[in-house]
Amino acid sequence: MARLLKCGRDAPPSRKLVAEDLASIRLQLEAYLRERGLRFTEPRWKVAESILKSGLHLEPKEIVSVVKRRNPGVGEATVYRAIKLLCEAGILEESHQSSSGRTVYEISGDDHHDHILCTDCGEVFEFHDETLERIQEKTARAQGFSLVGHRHVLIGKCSFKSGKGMTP
Amino acid sequence: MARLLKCGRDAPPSRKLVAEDLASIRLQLEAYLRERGLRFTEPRWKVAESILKSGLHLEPKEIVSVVKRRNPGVGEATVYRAIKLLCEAGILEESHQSSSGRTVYEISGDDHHDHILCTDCGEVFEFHDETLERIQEKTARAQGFSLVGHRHVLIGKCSFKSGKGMTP
DNA sequence: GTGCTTATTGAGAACGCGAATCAATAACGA
DNA sequence: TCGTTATTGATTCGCGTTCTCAATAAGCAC
Repeated sequence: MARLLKCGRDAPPSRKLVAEDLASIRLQLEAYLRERGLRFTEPRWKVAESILKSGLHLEPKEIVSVVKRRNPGVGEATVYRAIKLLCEAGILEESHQSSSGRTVYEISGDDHHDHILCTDCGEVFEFHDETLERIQEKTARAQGFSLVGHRHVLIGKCSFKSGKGMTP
Repeated sequence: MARLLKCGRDAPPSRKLVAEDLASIRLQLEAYLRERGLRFTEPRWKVAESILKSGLHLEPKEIVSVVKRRNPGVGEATVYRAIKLLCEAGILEESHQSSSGRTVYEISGDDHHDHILCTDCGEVFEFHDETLERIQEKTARAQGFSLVGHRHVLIGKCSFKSGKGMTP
């Protein structure tokens, strides 16, 4: 029923990528750009690559620093523009709002999932529960709403606290 | 089971207040301030009063304008400071994040509820579903989390669109 | 009530984040 | 290779919120 995608003491990637994923995402981006008369540029791909290789849930500022670490020449504005573009291209998506209210991004996948934030280790985990989804739908309908989406974040303490009483 | 607190074509108050509520909340605020060595001041009470009387779900900027309409002398910084204080005192609470990412505040009550945002009329409605709550708890526990809270916002279209095909 | 201490105030400056501006640069089709 | 024009990076801008600070006023002792 409920399914937790990643959990553990080390940072859980939002999506684990291998070389061929990178290649196919590059093709996806090229195709998206071409059909809109936009250009495939090095800075754009640097941004995409940095995010894809990190595989983490990231806030805009974190993406900027991840990109700049390996590509000092890339401007901040370019990173922001690329994030927007990658979302439109379906490569990136808005995951949830961090506790400080900023949008967290993650690599798009086929699966729908919601998130649990751990207040102790600060990490983001993913879960999916079909029953929960159905009840949301039912609740909305019962109130005369047609549901178009939801934002659902659970906040708790995971049992994988860094080092504390956990067998590896 | 599911229970929708307010819905309709006119703005739903997050909590309907009568004069004696105001008086008891004033006592609550005075008590909170006194036990911390803080001072009960006119500007602070003006802010509280304005929010309490409006009874709405409000963003910070909206609170500022609500307060300033009747109390032009009160400074913006004071309003922001008072919002924080009223939250700490348990008089106000963070309701949810608006679509633009800003925190929406509402008057604290005894009931726990989540929110549905209507993408058509822009209004915020409240609902409570015990089953939903239980499943959240169960899901978290099943994953080794102890749940400390959640942010749950449904997004949909209500059937009370301003004027369109609705009998009053 | 008077006076004293000190929390609080309002105006404005400062801040952080993200988006807009713009001249220089580089993609990409002809 | 050239020319057009989308893109870039540095900078400025805008908004919302917080900080600074001298002036004010709350609350206590008398």
